[in-house]
Amino acid sequence: MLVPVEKPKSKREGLRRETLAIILATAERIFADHGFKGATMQAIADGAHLPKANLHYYFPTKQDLYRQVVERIFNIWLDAAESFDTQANPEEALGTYIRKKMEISRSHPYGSKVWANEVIHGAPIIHDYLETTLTEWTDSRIEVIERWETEGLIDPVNPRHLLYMIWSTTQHYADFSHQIATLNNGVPFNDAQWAQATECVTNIILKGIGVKRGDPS
Amino acid sequence: MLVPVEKPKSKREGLRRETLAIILATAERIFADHGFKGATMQAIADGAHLPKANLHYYFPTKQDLYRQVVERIFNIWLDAAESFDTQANPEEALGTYIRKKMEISRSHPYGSKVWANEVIHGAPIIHDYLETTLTEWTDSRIEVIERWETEGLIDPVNPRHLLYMIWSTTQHYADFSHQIATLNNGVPFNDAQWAQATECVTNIILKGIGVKRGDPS
DNA sequence: AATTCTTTTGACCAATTGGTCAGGTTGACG
DNA sequence: CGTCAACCTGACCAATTGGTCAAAAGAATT
Repeated sequence: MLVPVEKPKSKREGLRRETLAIILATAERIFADHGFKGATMQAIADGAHLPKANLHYYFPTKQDLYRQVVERIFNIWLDAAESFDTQANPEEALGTYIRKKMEISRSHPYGSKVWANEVIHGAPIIHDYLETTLTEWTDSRIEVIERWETEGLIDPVNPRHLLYMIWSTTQHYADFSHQIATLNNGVPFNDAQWAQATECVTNIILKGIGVKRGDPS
Repeated sequence: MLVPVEKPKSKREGLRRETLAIILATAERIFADHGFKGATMQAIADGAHLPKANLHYYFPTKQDLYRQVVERIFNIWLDAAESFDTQANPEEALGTYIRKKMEISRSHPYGSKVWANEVIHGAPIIHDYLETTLTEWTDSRIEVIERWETEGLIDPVNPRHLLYMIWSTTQHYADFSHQIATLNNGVPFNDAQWAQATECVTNIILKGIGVKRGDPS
C-alpha cells in the first residue's frame, strides 16, 4: 500500500517532492485544527512558506489537497493491520495491531483528527473509500477473527464491535488529545504515559474478549 | 444539573421556549454536519424556519448559539454518571453508566458530534469547561474507581484509561455513525443491533477489568 | 545561446457570510 | 383603548476567501 520512496532523478524533482511534503504536512495540521471549511488556503500557504498562488499550482483546489491528506492517514492505518496476516494467534495479532494503532495515534495525531472530522461530517469527500476499500478490508479481518472464535481462541464476540472498540479506543488518544492533556495537568503524555496507556488498552481488550495469553507476566 | 422544565407563564413565554428549542435542535444538527465554521447562520435559520435576522435576535452571535449547543450535550453526559454515586458495586455502576452512554449516543448523536468536533480542534470555545467542570467530575469518579480497586472488586487499572475507554467506545457509535452505517450495508443500526452493541461493549469492558459479576447469565 | 517547459508570484475578482439596523408587528397590561 | 416592551424582518454592509491570470524567473535540453 505504501509506495516505496524512489530517488529523485533531477534537482527539480527533488525540490518538487520536498515542497509537496511540506505542503501536505502543513495542510494536515491546519485541517486538523480548523476543519475543512475553517482551514484557509492562505493559512496553509503561510505555514508552508509559499505564496497562495503557488500552493494552487501544486494543488488546484482545496478539495484536492484535503483528499490527499485523508488518503495518507487511511493508508497508514490499513498497513498497520498486517499482523492479522503474519501472526497466527490472536494475542500476537491483536496485541500488535493495537500497539501499532497507539503508535500511529502518537506519531500522526493530525491525520487521525482530519479523518475523524471527515467521518463525523458524513464523509462527504471520501465516502467512496468507506464503501470500497474499508468495507473489503474490514470483511477480510472479520473472517480472521471469526476463525479464532471457532477455534476457541477467543470468546464469541461480534468481530465488528471488537474492531470498533480497537479503532475508537486507540484513535481517542489522538483525536481527543487536547482533552486528555487538559486532564493531565495541561501537558501532553510523556513516553511513560504513552507506554502505560498502550499497555492498559491492550490488556483490557485482550482480557475482555477472553484471549488465551501465552505469557501473563 | 438538568433544570426541570417549568410551566410557561404566558403565551409569549411559551412561544419563546418553543422557538429556542427549535433553534437549538436545528443548530445542533447543522453544527454536527458541517462544523463550526462550515455551519452558516443562514442554514440554521432556514432549518428553523426563521429569517436570519430573527435568529440573531435570540442568539446575538454564532458563538453564543454554538456554546449553548455544546453545553447541552456536556451536561447530559455528566448526568449519565449518577450510577457512580447510587450504585455500590462496580458491575452495576459501570454497567449502568456504559449502557446509559450508549443510549445517549443513540438519542443525541448530533450533540456528541459537535462535542467531538470542538475537542478535536483544541476546544477553542469551551476550553474553560474542560479545566473546571470536567476535571472535577473526572477526579471524583476516579476516586470511586480507586476504591473498587483497593477493595479488590476490579483489577488494578489506571482509572483514567478506563474512563477514556468508556468514553471513546460509546461515543464512537455516535461520532462515527456514518462509517458504521456504511459498514452495515449502508443502513443505520436497528433496535437489535444497538442492543447487541451495548451488550458487547459492556461485556468486554467489564470482563477486561476483571469485574466480579453477580449473574453471568 | 536559444528554446522550451516548469515553477513562482502579486494583483485581482466574484461569491459567501456574520452581523447590523431601521422600521414594522404583536402581545401584555393598566 | 392606549402604551410599552418584546418580537419580527428585508435590506444592507464589510470582511473573508477560493480561485484566476498574466507576466516573470528558473531549470533542462538542444
